[in-house]
Amino acid sequence: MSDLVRVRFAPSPTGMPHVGNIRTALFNWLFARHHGGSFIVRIEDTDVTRRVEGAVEAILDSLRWLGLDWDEGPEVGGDYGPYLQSQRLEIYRAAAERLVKQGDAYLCYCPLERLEEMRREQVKKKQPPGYDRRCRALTEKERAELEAQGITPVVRFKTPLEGQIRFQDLIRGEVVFEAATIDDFVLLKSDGYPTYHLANVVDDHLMKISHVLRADEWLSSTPRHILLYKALGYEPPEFAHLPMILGSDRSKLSKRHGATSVIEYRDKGYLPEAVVNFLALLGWSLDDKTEIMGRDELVRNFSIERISKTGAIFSQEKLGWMNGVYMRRLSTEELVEQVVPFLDSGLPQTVKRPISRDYVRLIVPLTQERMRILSEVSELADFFFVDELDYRSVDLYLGMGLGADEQRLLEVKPGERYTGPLPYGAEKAPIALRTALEKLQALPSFDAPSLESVLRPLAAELGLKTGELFGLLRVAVTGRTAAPPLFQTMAVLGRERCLRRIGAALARLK
RNA sequence: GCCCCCAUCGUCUAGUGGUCUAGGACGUCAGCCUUUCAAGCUGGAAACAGCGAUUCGAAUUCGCUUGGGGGCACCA
Repeated sequence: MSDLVRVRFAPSPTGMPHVGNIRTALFNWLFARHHGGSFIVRIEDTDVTRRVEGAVEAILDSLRWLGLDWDEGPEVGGDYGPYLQSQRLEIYRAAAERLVKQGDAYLCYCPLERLEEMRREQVKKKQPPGYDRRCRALTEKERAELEAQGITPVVRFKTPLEGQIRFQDLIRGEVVFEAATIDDFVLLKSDGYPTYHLANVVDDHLMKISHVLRADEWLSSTPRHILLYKALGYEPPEFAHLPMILGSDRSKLSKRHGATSVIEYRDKGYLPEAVVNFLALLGWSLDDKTEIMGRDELVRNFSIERISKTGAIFSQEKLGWMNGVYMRRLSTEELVEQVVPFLDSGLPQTVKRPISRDYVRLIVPLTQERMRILSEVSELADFFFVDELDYRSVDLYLGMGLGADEQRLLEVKPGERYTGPLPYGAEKAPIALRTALEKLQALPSFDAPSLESVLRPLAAELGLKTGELFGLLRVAVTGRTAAPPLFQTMAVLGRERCLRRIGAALARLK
């Protein structure tokens, strides 16, 4: 079947690309690539009112970012174009006309107000909402009268009044619908644009789409499509309805659940490989243990048979973990490349630009295993760049192991001086800093092993635990109680800056 | 209200009648490592929605119930 596989991703440009849509794109792409088939992108821009400026670009950017290349579609063209539905209106008009001529569709003159009113009534009476088919059997005379009123009609499909519509879904098996539960849906709107149903069926046929992999929310409109294929004399493609991606409350993933656009994930510093891997595992799995898989591995192993039926909650937590895994796998050079733009945008304005790549190259190994996403780098490493450290003086004692209870008692604001009771051994802090200062001044070479060789013995000399001394110095030198390993950090900062900072810490304690 | 879909740890999932006292991963808890934080390692808690039926035997098959989701536009 390999050369027959033609699948498509058909987004509508009504906003930023949703992760659910992109997951659909990914599955289609994986399926196409696995079978050596074609992956086609078609823009379904048939709703003029919902059109959003820049949405098409954002969608294509997302695909490119994730490495989902398309064989036919915008920018690359293809034999079945154009790939923007707004440029194919004549095709849909002709199809609708043909259906009317055949007696499978009819013109409907009902005004919007009537339809709305009718729907309200139906809902009130707990009836299933749907068009009441008033215009289905209009006489020539009635039609002429309505036409004379200058009403632009829509074209509606003449849904069979009885019988069943059944089809085989590749994921769900046989699905059956009663024709009677489907109303006469609109094919062509009064503005001349087709509805999704018409355009989708016509294009999937014309573009020789072999498999339609789309989200579960389309399952209930599939019988309409089957009906249309039949009426138009087309062979329907295979259908596979993908489980949906849900928010934490199990409803359709939306804005209120957090970031829903792939662009946001890119901008927050997720790696495309991680996002692809994570998305692939939302509704698909290889086996009982394999989780980390690159694009090639996914392509090699992907199959519809292993797609699950259940909706999957989008877990921010797990994505974060996975991103960390991919982040730790990068080489220093690769990570430097990725991280520089985030430092550039995330570091305070006072830090002079451009950011030195050579300097970043020294820092990256110290932060690599502490990052989950790229944008965290600025917060994690700002003390490597900033001149003045901003921290609470009490943190110096916290570094020495001041207990949590005592901490709560103190509650010292930034800049304020701590005057409360000192933890055991804390009176040694100024002495420790002063001694360290002297030793470091005299140190011949300011590298990590040398630093360790003088500071570790110093703790014993002062009667402090190593953790207490190192913690104190850590806060003095980085301004925080949690930071990368002390000696390496100091080596990167350099002697001059370390001495200055320890001096500043000393001043705080006086 | 009607139609359709779904149902294994909190989450993503493995499991296609016996190898399941249900496996892995995230998260969580404990311990180890350790100069802090991470990372890493080890271990723990944690699930077959319920009820019937089929069968020697059911997480796996069938039915019902319950629960959840989706759809019901001149939106896609």
